[in-house]
Amino acid sequence: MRKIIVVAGPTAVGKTEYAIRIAEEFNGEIVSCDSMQLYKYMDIGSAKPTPEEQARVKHYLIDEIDPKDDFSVALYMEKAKAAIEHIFSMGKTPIIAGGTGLYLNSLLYEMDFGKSKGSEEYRDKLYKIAKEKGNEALHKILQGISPDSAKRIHPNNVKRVVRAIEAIEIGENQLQDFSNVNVKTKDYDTMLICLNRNREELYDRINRRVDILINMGLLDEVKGLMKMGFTDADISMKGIGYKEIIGYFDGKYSLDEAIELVKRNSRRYAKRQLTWFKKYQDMKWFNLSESNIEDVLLWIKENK
RNA sequence: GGCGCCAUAGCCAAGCGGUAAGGCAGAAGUCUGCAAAACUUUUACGCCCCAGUUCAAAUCUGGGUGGCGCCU
Repeated sequence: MRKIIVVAGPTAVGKTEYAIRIAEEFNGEIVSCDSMQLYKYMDIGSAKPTPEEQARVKHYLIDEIDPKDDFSVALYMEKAKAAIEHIFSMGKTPIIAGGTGLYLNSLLYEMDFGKSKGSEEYRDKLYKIAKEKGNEALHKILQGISPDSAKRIHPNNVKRVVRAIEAIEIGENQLQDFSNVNVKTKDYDTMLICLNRNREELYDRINRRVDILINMGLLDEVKGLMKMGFTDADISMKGIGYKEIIGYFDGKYSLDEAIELVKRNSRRYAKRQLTWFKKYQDMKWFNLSESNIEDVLLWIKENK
């Protein structure tokens, strides 16, 4: 069988509570699929499950890495799969909960990340080309070595263009094979659930939650992280709620502006998440504006 | 009461006689090693209302309405 239950959904929709209820009901343990809750010390801004919530059901892949560490999908896949195996070994059901689409993909599809990690120097060199000669110039290089990738990646998406060139040049000289894009993994039998709400209600919840996070002490948390030596150059600090508050402390904007930005960026993020989740064909959607936990539990029971 | 200024999309705003820039918010989307990232697309049969001048008006003229400022 090896059934795993995935609980996806945009930020602030209510995933944490639903995942816990599902885990409690079906003898499960939760594997977080969230690129920010992975980091230690970033508790408030990433809206981690509280200690009380984590006491109800065991959570994996939370507080896993240091905000200074480099991380990637490939690493996530490794850790998550190990956690899933561990849960299976105890005869329990893994519940994958979170909103990071790419990470989720790494568990649902056969993804071969190859071996190329890339080198800083080479990467910098490529970025320099883009900066000095323009995005188009860099894109032309990619066109030269892989017309196919070049067609798929927009010239302005420098980050991607760089990654594509680097993957080919530094890698096994082997272009990543995209033919397996939609090959679903045979490792598990997955049940996909996406929670959503009416747009207005979702945005309202997001706005309100940001205010709550501020009241919970987000400012102090960010101040503490800055004291620990983390800066906006660290990827972890590019998370929503962190980069804006750092900007406030650096005098880039007023507190009100920073809070507004956190809200706006969270709203946009939620929209991108929904766009991503819409791709999954076999996803079961629940509009929490119209249904509740009982509906979800019942549906799982009937389709298990 | 008098004088002056202003009125363009949800918001900010350019245009000053030739057929509505741009930004923000919003919407849609892309995605195989930084993904809470990066990137793409999109938003006014109409410029407060009425009349006039003109081949042509958001742009000029007159009148209204609304707002702002100053003066008595």
